[in-house]
Amino acid sequence: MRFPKLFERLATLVPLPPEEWAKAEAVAKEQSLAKRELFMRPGDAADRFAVVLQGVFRGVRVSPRGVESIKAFRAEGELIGAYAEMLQRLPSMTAIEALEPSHVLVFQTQDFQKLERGHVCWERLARRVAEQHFVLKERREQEFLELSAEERLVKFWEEHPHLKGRIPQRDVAAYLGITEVALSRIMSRRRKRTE
Amino acid sequence: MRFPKLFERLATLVPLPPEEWAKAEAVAKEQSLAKRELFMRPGDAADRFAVVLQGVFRGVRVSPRGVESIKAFRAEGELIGAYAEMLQRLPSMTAIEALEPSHVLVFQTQDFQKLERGHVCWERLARRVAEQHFVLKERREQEFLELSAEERLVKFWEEHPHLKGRIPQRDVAAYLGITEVALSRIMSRRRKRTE
DNA sequence: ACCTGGGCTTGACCTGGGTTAAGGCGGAGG
DNA sequence: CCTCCGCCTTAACCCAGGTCAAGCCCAGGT
Repeated sequence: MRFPKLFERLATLVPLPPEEWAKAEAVAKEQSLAKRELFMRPGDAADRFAVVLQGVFRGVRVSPRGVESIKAFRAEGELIGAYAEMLQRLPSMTAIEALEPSHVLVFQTQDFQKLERGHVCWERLARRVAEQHFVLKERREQEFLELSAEERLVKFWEEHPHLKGRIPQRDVAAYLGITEVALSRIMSRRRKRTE
Repeated sequence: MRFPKLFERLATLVPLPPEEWAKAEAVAKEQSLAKRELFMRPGDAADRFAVVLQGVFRGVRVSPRGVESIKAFRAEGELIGAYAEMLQRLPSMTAIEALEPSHVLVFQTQDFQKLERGHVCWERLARRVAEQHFVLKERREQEFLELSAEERLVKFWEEHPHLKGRIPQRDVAAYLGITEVALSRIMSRRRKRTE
């Protein structure tokens, strides 16, 4: 077993026999990415995903008008991939970019489907993953509906303290749905208020 | 089989043996709701959900400050329930209210879990449901990130033409994340522009 | 026919964030 | 050492949307 920690983490979600995990490790490939390197680019087939072993990624979507917005940051132990597009069998509309030199464990969805056919535990895991992603997205929706940009900022750092210092400010802005200028103003406002 | 249409719809998502569906129908209860009646209120245990047979519902969340925002509208064939809270085993934080005299088919999550233990098809269905909900929420997130209120409005009516005339305008505003005043202004702006 | 209330509109005023453009600052490379 | 670049900040101006308040329209009830 090459990744016992990862196995443990997944086994807390769903009963996962070690021999099934061994099969998964057999089809997974490790990949290293330099800072700024893309794990996936828009237009790519959404036919693979990965677990982050080391590093931070951002999922970026560029709107027709050319505005970058950020769907999510992903760090150690989290999944990267164009999940929504994969489910809809569409080509990826997002770029997934390493913000640091990173290291990931890649799965082809095809291989994963083979695992699913072999044992229900994989389907159960996939369900758990879908449910967790849903809960996160709904939380974010709620934030857009009832919080101001400043409140969203505060909440962001409360919920992602491990990203402190690892992501540029402009990306935080693009995650919050505002410009870097607005974010800078919000921060100076807060500095003044509490100085 | 009391609800053959519903069975057909679900069977397109996942292979669903008719005898399993019969078991589901056996535990389901029909319920009628008057206009404005609540299917679920904040604080209720999130231990049941329903399929809408007739009518329209809104999922409302009231923020600590007392601002109502609307998470979703649900019409015929769709599910109602405090899904995120159910997954997290939390009490419901949303009210689900009938906007018309409505008719639903109610399941207790407990009963549904029993079905799941009896046949994998129910787990597969639950996975599909989670995935679809995720895709919808992600789409909405994207809209908040890259569209103006006016563009969100246009998109809303494109995607929900069947709700035309069935939901009050203030609720559309609360869904878009703006006030009814702002929505009214947007509409008059559009009227002028295209008159 | 008259009230009444709910839902929508409109106006006046304010604020937050977008846009554009001009610095500031620190680190990497010459 | 200086320069360049990437990243952040600040300022000036504009506009969308929030807030508060008044008014309109119309359906239902008496």
